[in-house]
Amino acid sequence: MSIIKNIEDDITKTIIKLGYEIKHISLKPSNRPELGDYQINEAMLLAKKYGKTPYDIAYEITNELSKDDRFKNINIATPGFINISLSDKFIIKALNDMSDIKENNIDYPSKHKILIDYGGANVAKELHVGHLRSANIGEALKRLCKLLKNDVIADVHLGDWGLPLGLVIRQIKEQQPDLVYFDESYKGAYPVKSPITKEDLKSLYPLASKRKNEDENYLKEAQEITNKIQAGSPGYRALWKHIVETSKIDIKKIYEELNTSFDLWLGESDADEFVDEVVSIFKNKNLCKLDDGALIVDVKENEDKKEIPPVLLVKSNGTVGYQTTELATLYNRMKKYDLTDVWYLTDERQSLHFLQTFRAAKKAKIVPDNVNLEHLPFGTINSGEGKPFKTRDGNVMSLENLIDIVYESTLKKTNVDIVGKENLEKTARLIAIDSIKYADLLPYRTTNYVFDPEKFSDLEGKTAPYLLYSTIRMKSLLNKAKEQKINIGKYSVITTEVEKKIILMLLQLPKILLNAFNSRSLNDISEYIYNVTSMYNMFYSENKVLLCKDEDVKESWLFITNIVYNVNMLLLDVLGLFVPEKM
RNA sequence: GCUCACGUAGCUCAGUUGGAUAGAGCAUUACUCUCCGAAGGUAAAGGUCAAAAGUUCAAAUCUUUUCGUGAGCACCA
Repeated sequence: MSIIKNIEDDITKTIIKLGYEIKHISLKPSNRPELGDYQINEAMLLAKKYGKTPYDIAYEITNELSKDDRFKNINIATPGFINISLSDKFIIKALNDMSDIKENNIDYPSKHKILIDYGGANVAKELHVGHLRSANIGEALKRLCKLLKNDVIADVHLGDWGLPLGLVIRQIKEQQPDLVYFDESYKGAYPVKSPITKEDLKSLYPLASKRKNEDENYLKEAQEITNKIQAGSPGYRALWKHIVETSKIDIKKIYEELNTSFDLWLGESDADEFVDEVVSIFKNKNLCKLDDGALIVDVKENEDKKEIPPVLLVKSNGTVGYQTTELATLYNRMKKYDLTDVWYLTDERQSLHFLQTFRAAKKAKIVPDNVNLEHLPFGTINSGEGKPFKTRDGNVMSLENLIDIVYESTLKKTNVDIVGKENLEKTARLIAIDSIKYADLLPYRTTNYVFDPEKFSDLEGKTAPYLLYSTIRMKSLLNKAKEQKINIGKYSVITTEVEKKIILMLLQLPKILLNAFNSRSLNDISEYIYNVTSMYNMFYSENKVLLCKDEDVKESWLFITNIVYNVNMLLLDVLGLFVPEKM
């Protein structure tokens, strides 16, 4: 158990002993630091229930707490705020205990087995800035879950089965109508080599997307092609496979660059084999009906305030759409893995879709009632005018493009004398990616934020370069100490106020992590690393560690540096940021 | 039209299980390398928390109304 939780538990017990019913008190860092390290607000909540004044209850509590030598400077402020500080002796012990972060400074939630569905790349389209959030948040959540000792499976769930593929192939047909894939009478084997390159793919979808809006027939043909792919028409299927494979290579490369990895590289197409089974489950349980030629599942509930449209299980032309694919995917997942949770990261525009499919899945018992299906929507990345970047207008900045822009400004700033000529570009690239990722993780998950390449290129202030630079500097300091054979055995003395502030902040770590886990948002962690780092930087600039004459103080300073360094490394890894050796 | 989300400093965002004097970064203006890495540090200035009413010891946070912005509303995904 963490140090902070241990104290809270003890205080809670003390209050219960006094005869008050209370679940768990929370030590909140005081927003009036001159009055104490922490504030306890529970006295005011208890007052009404027990018909006493808040002050009287606070008095009783403080009276007990003052017997505990871990605390000092206990006082009450009207109407019943309890202010409390930790004794120096305790703080010193706490920091020493933090050497074992995972044992003494992290609290673990009950164990889950979670499948996280993120990434959301579509093989027909180039990855664009809108794909950033899913990858970044999903990847960081995965890492956080692992740190908190959960089992996690990450699935990229590629979009490889819908109309976009049909559109791309329709466009190929336009440009290369003589390809053997389009010859329905052809019986031989299809070429092994793909007729399309990844460069072709970049232009195909935007062109097709434009055409589809102008030409109704074109769209119709694309839909027919989509149906043929799904029905298994050999030529289209072969071409489809080429596209998927070509695109996958490219997508994998970008995800790798983004430090994002998946356990499963399944796509919507992999659910196809379960579609019939799923449809018959609904049929057998009498959960669907024909409507306008389509097979639909009614998922309305009495408490609904709004009209919830039915799930479209089979379209009137006999094919299935993404809701059915989603259900089939879920069906397979539940069969294969013993999951407690399935989390979906998509932007908030899809929330109705997930509400519908989750209801349908539970209704048909494809998913047991006790399994937690969660849609974790994230805000859209907007342009300055407040409009989301559309994926279909073909006119969006690609992810590669964005990385390049940020890379250019990072490269200018990277000092060749420090990183060495051979590492210059590689380091700048890492920092650029980190900058983008950190800027993306900083706002709350559901916040729509304004996309501005300039913002991602900022290298000062609350940015990844700041965190990386500071962390690397800590490492450098620790290395110098090692070279001088200085032992950093223990923390024995608090010499400055900043140190105390840093330690109090470090004590908050378990709360930050649990909070992030519960809210499924990384902004708390992102903010926390910045706060710890900037507090440490203040310490760093005020105290010349290695020049300190007092050996105990020097050792203590190195000790605190080491802990902050370790915490930073741990959290930067959770966020999925690379830390270069030098920068 | 119906439903949902949002509106906090010039800009971009935190803070929303109700707590004391609403925070940060950028931009602006000063200062700070004879000393462990200045991509660093210090400070100033910047606010009727969209508006109004209500709930209570206490409201940016909860409720209602108004205004503004965005999103969703089955055969696209």
